[in-house]
Amino acid sequence: MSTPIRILLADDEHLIRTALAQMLDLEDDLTVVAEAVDGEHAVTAAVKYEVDVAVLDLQMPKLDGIAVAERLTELLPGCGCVIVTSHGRPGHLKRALAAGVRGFLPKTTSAVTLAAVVRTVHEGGRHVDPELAAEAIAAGDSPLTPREADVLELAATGAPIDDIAARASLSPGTVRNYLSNAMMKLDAANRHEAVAIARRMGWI
Amino acid sequence: MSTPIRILLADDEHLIRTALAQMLDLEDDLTVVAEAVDGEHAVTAAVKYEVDVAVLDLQMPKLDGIAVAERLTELLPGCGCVIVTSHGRPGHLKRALAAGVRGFLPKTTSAVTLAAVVRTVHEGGRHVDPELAAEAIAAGDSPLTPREADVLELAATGAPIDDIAARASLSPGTVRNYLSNAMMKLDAANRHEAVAIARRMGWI
DNA sequence: GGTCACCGATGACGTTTGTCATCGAGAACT
DNA sequence: AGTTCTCGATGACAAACGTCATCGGTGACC
Repeated sequence: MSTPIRILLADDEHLIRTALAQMLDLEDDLTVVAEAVDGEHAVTAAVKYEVDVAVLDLQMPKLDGIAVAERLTELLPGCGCVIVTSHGRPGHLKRALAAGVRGFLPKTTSAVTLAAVVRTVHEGGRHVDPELAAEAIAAGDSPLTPREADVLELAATGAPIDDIAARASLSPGTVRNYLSNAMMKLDAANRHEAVAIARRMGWI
Repeated sequence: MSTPIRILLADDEHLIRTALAQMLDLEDDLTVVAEAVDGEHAVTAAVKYEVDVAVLDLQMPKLDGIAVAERLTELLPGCGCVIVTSHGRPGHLKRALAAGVRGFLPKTTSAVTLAAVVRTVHEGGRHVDPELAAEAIAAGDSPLTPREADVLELAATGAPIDDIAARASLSPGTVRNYLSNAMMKLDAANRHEAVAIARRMGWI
């Protein structure tokens, strides 16, 4: 164990971040050399300190964990990315893997697992939580076209059609068509149910 | 510092719980004597180990942190309750204080604060995150009647009126009236926006 | 070059909503 | 005893919403 694995830890929740940092530091082959409170800081800090593994919370301000991973695979190819998340939706896992993430864990996993996955990822391996993987396979791919997903996301606030149309720079009729399509594909009775379903699947 | 403060730590996220436990244990006047993965276990464990302070995550399976606090103030009056949460909504703080909680912190606060608050609460004091307190004061009380809140909660899934009426055992017309009232009080354009607002305020 | 999917739009139609006035019963407070 | 609030309901009306057929334009793919 010549030099310990250099880790970046990114999580917007101060309490959680410092607790995890202390915990990882207890392992003598791991050392947390940088912490970040949001996605932007995570990217700059990872590059600056040339970390071996980035442990990223999925939901963060400015850039989410997946967006950070995308940038890091470009800017710092030697760095492995591990995503940790409270709410593991199937769609997130797919996007994460597409972004070059090699570790994906829910926060419900045990502490020893995290350390183990950090080591695995550092050695070039992959580890995805088995339960999440099963869900992702069962859920399949998003049936929504990019535009449908956009409009559905705008509909998530509960705003009326005209507002959505204005914000999307579309005609109200077009918005209704897209939403109608999405509802059919998601088997929902109205757009709000469609939003709920798409949310649960991680498609928006 | 004769005997250390005995702490129960309840959080359904394994990773977070163990990390926090380790962190709190590092303080030599604090000791985590019990951990729980959900509200029910939290109550039984707190009673069994006669803990001095219960550190409770707000969102947990079976019983949320506030419900646990309510039971503990009855079953174990000497025990102080501290709620820790990711999403601090104004309404939650009010309900928590009403339930006898004496510490309320978002997970974004620093680690030293948590330890300090545990000590404060153990000595009978109170501590509420200043920002959350300000929000709660600004937000005011819920303008919704109990029934309006019920119906609004049922509307949260996005189900159509008839479904809501069936599940609430009400006439569809009555449901529409309640929702209309709620929308007026919350200044929302439709019930889904009303749901979003009530959610943000912690009123449902 | 034809097929197909996606984007964007329009118009018509029927249904679901939201709004409002109004009613009656019970409970609470003055 | 009167006022006020919540609960529950009805009916009528207008606006918003969901559905469908249809159109033109673009880019991908065989």
